[in-house]
Amino acid sequence: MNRSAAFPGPVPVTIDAMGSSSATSPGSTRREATRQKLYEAAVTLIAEQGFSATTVDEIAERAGVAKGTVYYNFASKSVLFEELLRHGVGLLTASLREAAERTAREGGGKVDALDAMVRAGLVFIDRYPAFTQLYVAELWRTNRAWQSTLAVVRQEAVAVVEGVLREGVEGGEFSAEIDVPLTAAALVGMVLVAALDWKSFQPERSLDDVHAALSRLLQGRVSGRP
Amino acid sequence: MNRSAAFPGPVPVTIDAMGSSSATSPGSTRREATRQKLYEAAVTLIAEQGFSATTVDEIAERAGVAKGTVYYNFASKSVLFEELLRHGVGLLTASLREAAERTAREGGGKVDALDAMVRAGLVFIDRYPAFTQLYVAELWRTNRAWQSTLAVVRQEAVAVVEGVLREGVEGGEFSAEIDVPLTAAALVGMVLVAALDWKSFQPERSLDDVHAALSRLLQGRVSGRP
DNA sequence: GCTTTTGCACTGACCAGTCAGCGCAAAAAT
DNA sequence: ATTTTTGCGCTGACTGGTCAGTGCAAAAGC
Repeated sequence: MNRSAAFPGPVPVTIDAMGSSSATSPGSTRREATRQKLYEAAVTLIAEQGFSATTVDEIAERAGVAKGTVYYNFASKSVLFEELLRHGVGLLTASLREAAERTAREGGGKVDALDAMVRAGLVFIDRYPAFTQLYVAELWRTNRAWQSTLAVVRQEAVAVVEGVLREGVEGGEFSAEIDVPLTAAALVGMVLVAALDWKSFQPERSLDDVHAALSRLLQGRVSGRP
Repeated sequence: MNRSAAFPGPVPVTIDAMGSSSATSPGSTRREATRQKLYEAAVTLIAEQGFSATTVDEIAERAGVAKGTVYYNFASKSVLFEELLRHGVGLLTASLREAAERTAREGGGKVDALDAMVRAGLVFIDRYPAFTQLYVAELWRTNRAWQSTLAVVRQEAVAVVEGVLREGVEGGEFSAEIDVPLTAAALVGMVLVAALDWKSFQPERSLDDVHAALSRLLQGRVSGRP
């Protein structure tokens, strides 16, 4: 339950509730609440220190539960982490997909959809900076147990962007020459890293500033065009 | 002068051309060679596993020296890591700066300079994937001893891009409305992440493919323009 | 009366950092 | 020319501490 940490560096990244899927709880509510507390505790600690540098005792303490409870709810430290990853990326992809569908419903084009997805990404990162940081730090690691979990989960997120790009090409809205997989990866990367940088090194800027900068870049209005 | 190969896998990545203390005392060649071996061993292991999950014994073993030698050459595990970071980012900024200067010398505009820097970034990542991976994984970490080292070092790299953008705006080549710091951060991020993704998930693509995709994105030729 | 949580002692593996000393080549002494 | 000394680079067994995971009896929800 404790939040905020006195960080030596210029980066005060704080935690937030990892948006519980809320309403629908399959198991007991109590158990689900405990797991939720453990997710929240783990996500900040691991984002700050890394997986191996974070101890189970720390996680339990920050979550305000006994160590035994961690092992009652999760088979191991790394299982807890893997479920955390799945949970978090699930929220992100849902958010991206929702943004794309919303613009479609409102009659916007694919450019608008892309723009909406950029904003959705930024909002997500604004809300869960610790999770995003942790995701980026672990994504390209080889040799780790959860590496395959991450690859799958990344593909889901990138696929949403690829879908919009592909439809845009088919509809003639985007140049037929764009390389869909590479462009999608670049876009996701651009948003991810720009947002982390924003949070870490330019926290005084507003979400709208960042969105505007990315939008401009995306629409080629950098090289002095109207 | 050897270069690296496949990314996902135990592949030795060489950081050559030290030139770190070259200006000062000659120093024993032997010692310098040992430090070099330790850098090389550490960079891959830490990229694969993370800092805390990598043991000093592993580093020593891969470098082919005794554990004591690590401590003879570096005050601690984290000092070894910090020096590794400084060295690596030094290479990157030098490479970016060189690219910008080269295009200027050849009479290219700022757009060309940006393009050349994107390519220089890709070439760097192609050559030192492990280092790049490690850099990204640690950059936004708070609470770590080397966090301030990294912030400084990041600023050096981003500043090179900012410089080109600023000159471009002043010269009227870029829209006066672009947000220089944010755009620079986004550009660096785009290149970094796109390249890591390329190496990890689409290794069959060529450097030219990736460069073309990023170039197109950068020049707004995504939304179906000539 | 189940499920869930607690508190706490315990274990065994693992690991950063230390230290006394080895090999060896170049200088110094004889 | 030979022995002796010096110091650098390196070694690897060892230490003190840490931490994931266990076991279990008692309490607290539901």
